[in-house]
Amino acid sequence: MPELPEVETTRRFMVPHVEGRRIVAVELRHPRTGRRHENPADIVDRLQGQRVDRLERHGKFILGRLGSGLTWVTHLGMSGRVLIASPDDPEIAHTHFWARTDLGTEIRFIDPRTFGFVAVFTPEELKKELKLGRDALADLPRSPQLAARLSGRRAPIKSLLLDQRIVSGLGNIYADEVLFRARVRPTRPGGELTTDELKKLRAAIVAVLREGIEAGGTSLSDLAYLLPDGQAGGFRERLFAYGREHEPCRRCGTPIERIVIGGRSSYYCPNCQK
DNA sequence: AGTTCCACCTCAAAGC
DNA sequence: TGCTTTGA
DNA sequence: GTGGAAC
Repeated sequence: MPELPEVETTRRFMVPHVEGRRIVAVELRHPRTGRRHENPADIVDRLQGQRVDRLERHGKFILGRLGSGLTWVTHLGMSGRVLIASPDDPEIAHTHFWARTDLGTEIRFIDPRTFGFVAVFTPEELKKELKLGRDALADLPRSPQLAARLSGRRAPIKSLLLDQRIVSGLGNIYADEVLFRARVRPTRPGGELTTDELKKLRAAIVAVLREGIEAGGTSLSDLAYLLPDGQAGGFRERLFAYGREHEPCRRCGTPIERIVIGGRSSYYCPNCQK
């Protein structure tokens, strides 16, 4: 489940193959991947022959700024990956889109679950189609501004962290990680966080995203604690601290609880995480 | 408007 | 082993 | 991970 760190890692991986290159051939292989367009064929027409000036990221979106002023948008959804390949490399399953550059290499979009998409939008379409808040890494609001955005909200803080219109980039895993780091219960009404908690929360967002990127992103599931320790990746503090539902917390012994917010489940220690 | 719930897909691991 | 269920 | 329906 790619979140901001995975998306940023993917963007950096793509840069040398994309920035300053001209797109010489494009193919959309799966109509669902182009579903954000009324006419998915527009993607091919609008990308063909264009130069990609810069490859940027906003939240979980990868944005290729084109010479024409349009923007080539990639969203990885739940299972999207980007592969760089030669035209004669065998195609792996679920390759739903590719673009070849003047370097002769192909940028291939693989997405088994098809929750991701590719688009090429005008500035107007971009504004209308992508509901985006401030980027959680590059443009994270100071805690007073966060307080203002959260004030009066009764929804659990975790839901609000997942709302890309408030701050964009966090998903289920990183939201849990951030709340653990800040020692804030996921279920707390967003508007009731204290000034101190808000500060800790903000600091935790900065720290956890940095560490995630440093680790090269991670595709671990929220159930990674079920794996042998070595496989889970060091920066994910929470997964080592806690355990499975009903089992004693590894650090304090309190039975672990399972909570479901917005259809996403997670496990936490009601004692360690106030 | 804010909040909650569910559909959208395919695959792999776990359960029986 | 193979089918069903669960969760990402 | 997201968008839309329903309350």
